Amino acid sequence: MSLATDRGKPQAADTPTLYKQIRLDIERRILTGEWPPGHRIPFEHQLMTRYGCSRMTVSKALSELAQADLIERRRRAGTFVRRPKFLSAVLTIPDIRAEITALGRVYGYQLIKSARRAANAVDRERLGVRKTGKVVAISCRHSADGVPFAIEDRLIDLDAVPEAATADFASEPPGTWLLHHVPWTEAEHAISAIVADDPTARALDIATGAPCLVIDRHTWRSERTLTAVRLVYPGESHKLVARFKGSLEERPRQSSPAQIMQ
Amino acid sequence: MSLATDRGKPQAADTPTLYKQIRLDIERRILTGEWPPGHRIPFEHQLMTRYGCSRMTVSKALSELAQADLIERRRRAGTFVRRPKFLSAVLTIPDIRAEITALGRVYGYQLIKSARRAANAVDRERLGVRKTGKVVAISCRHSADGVPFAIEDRLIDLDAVPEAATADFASEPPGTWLLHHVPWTEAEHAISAIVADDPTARALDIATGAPCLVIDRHTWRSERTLTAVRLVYPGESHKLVARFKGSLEERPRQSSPAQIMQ
DNA sequence: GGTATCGATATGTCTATACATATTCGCGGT
DNA sequence: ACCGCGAATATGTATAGACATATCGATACC
Repeated sequence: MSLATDRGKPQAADTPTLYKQIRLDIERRILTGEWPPGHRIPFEHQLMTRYGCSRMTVSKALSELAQADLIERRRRAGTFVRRPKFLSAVLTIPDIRAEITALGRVYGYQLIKSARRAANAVDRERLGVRKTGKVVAISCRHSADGVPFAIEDRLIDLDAVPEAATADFASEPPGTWLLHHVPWTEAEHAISAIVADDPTARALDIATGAPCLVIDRHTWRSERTLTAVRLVYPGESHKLVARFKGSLEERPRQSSPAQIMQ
Repeated sequence: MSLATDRGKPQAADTPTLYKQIRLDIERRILTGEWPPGHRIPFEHQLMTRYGCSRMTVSKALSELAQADLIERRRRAGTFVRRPKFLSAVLTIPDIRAEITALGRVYGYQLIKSARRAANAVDRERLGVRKTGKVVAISCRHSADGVPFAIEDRLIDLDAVPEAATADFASEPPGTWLLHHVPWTEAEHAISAIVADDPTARALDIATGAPCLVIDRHTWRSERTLTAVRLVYPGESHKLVARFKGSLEERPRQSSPAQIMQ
């Protein structure tokens, strides 16, 4: 029971803490398939004995695994390895300006059109709101080293985000401004493919009929629509990359490369 | 300090546990912007007093928020609201057979080609391996109610997944078989757009030049490549939907609607 | 001015204990 | 055979106390 020997003493630099050892040990057994989905993990009592520690410590390890959705805990019944329902991936969609800058390229931004108006039927449909209210409608283009990177078409609900009325979207892209000024609780991304029509092709400097990747993003705060945006990327030269690591890695100090790669 | 009054007594059905109240309270302040990114959350000591509980209880609430990446805790310095670095979303890509079945439609599957061979240069490039080894190459098509849904082109590394040599991919799609038989630790999805060339258009029963959504997925187990797959969907009729809820919702008993919607 | 050191401090981990609560299981009655 | 009920049990929450550890800041030294 080597794990139990050094309790209370200072740890060597390479041995993680006890609950982390337990968590990693269980995680390893799950990921290698030694404990397949549906398998019942030993009771906390047995794990206490196995690792020579208190129940709280075992419980902490299991709680984190449960929060990460690797296991499921049921009172009286026990703890079970979760059945993977689907492949999932964390899709990180960075602010476009930050993304291009991180790639070491010169970010360019052009405001094409910005208008404040009462929401018409199309606007209300896009925002998913019933009541008429004021909105800001923005069209703009992002570029990297002078090459068109994406075009953006955005609506902001001014009733939900009144500060947007005074923001200067000529100098700062609306996505960047929103990310830094408006907290949100929920977002939905719909990713699809289209072929470029004439205006889109001109704006992106690609051929009419070329494929484009489209992200439609809708953002809410507490059930309230904040903004709806459509981003159109040249489709063959840009990829949206989502990487999923087995849920419990230590967070690196500095992380996250640009996610949309050329 | 009403939160402190009923400690130890049985709770009413509607009041959650103490640490959850604390967690939700802090989460609310963060999401409403009352505590903006970078703001220092009161010390555990102060929170103990505010909520009238022990330090362990406060710590448990904060630990969960830290695991959900809403806050960052630093020894000696304190606990801070995290700066949102980018919009992120959990992209769930279900098994195609399960997905179509969940939509209440009839799943159809056709194996187009299945071959076992020594990995050639193209295969090694796709799998990202240096050594030559045996692979299985599979082409197949998924359909819903008889309408083509996606075409799949897959390589499986037989050295990493020897069981794949005896699997029957004529009756079961390789994605389904792998999901149920092979545990994985890491996956990467690259999403892009293409226009359909002639063979693709014929296979999907769409026009040549129509947009298609492409998912290239690479799956590893402990640094070891397992499989690489390219899925091509008709791009205008299918969307990949990713929804991100602010991290702290209770998990529903039954969840997750189909993610690729028509 | 620059640098090494050290104490203060906030979080991190762990223990032992207690009681709450959900759920299963088996028993006993109908 | 069925149902209701209570006992058993595994997890869930909470406590007080202890010590570990990283790091911020100030002090002392060069």
